[in-house]
Amino acid sequence: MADIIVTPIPERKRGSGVKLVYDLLRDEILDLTLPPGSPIDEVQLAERFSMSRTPIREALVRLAGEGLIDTLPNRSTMVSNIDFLNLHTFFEAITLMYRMTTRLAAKHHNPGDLPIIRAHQAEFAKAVAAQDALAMIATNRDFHAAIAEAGRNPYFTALFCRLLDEGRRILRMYYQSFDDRLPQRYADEHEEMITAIAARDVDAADRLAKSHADQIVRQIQQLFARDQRQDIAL
Amino acid sequence: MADIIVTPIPERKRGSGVKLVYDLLRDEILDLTLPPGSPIDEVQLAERFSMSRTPIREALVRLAGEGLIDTLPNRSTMVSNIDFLNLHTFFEAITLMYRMTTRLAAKHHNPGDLPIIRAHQAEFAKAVAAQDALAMIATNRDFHAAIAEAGRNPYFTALFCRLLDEGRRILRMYYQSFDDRLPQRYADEHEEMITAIAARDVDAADRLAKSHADQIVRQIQQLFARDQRQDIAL
DNA sequence: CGTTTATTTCTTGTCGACAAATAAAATACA
DNA sequence: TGTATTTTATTTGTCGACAAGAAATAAACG
Repeated sequence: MADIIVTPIPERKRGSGVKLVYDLLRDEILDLTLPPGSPIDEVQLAERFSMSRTPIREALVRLAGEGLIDTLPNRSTMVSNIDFLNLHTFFEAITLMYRMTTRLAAKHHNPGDLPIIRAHQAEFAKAVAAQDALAMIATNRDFHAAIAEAGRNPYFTALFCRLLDEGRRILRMYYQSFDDRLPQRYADEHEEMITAIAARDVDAADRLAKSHADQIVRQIQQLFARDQRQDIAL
Repeated sequence: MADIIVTPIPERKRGSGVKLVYDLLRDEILDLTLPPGSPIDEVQLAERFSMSRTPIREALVRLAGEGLIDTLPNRSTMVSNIDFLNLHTFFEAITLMYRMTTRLAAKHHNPGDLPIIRAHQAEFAKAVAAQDALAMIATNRDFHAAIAEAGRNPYFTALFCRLLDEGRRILRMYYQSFDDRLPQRYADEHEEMITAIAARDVDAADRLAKSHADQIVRQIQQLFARDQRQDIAL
């Protein structure tokens, strides 16, 4: 008599399904695995994760709350678009948050914060050395998020992380189109920022954060300027 | 034969239930009708709105996403507490947002924006004249939200509105404990801000926003200093 | 052949019910 | 009487099913 084959790992803890779906979809959206405009189908996801639509739905509500997906009433829901026309507002906001969080980190960091920040910077340097674009983007985010945490202002940290995540989508396009030697420069700037924070030099931290932000903004703007030229019909 | 009595208004449009519950709970939380720590019971709400637990749940997930309620896994969910120990981070953030949004409004406002802002200011003045504390809080929020809208940076607007809403809870306590003549001063400062915005005077807008914010922060701090004295055991 | 109307299809929104997890109550035990 | 253990109760998390809405398709009509 043949043994009955059971599904390998159908076991899941009670409240874990939502977080699982949320985290995975979030990553896929930010990595552009699910590019803007991708349709999100509830039943399809329910089959994929072999669970009911209810927890899927809860994860989608959360993602919608963060603006990562758009829901048309009674109709489809899809990955939200990047508003290229208003990118300047994004740059404006993220530059300010770079400055504020770095300033506050210089002011309020505790002894335990610096090792964490340095660890993230080491990860970033490793990703740069390996020329791993996806890892660079992720570790860069974590590095700055750690600085924001050390600044001890949850409101700024929340906005900054949101902006960094939205930036992940934009940076993903950036690194998709060309790889140059700038990442090394970013790594060096990170080191300077750490030094300024460790020295509790608020003004230096602010200056470095601003130039770091300007640097990134300029790079992205150049990318889009180039793309726009390509878009012109001949 | 007696007519069968039907429930008066059981009709509700398909996707409207969630928004209904969300808006109402949100208002009750921000007005302190539901003070921090109040238990939120799903079945109770389901009965109150005569609908299933599913839409209630969705509304709660959204509120949790904004940090207005805290959810203990598998156990109760309740209105989130106000973190009085870290109020300074709140003041820091809202002061910066007052400044940024007012600056940006001075820079980017369109002809259509000023009438809207003035309308909200008129509502605020009316509430002040009527000594209606709740209306003052609500119209003050709307006034500053309108300025933020005119600044045309959705990231700042979103954070600012969130801070203003969180502030609604704090201000509610403020006006509960004592009414003085300061609201008139706030109304005057509002007028000055409108003038600066209309004149596109960024520096003046910034200065006024900063002093306005400082004014409010100082008032709240005085309230809490007073409360703290009362809290000391005799 | 083009336009309007009916039908089908597909997705979402809502429901009632059940199972799991935890707290509270009751019981057993020293 | 105090503590540990079992039982009950309450609340949440998940499920499958059904109905409403809107787009896509088919049909009717000029």
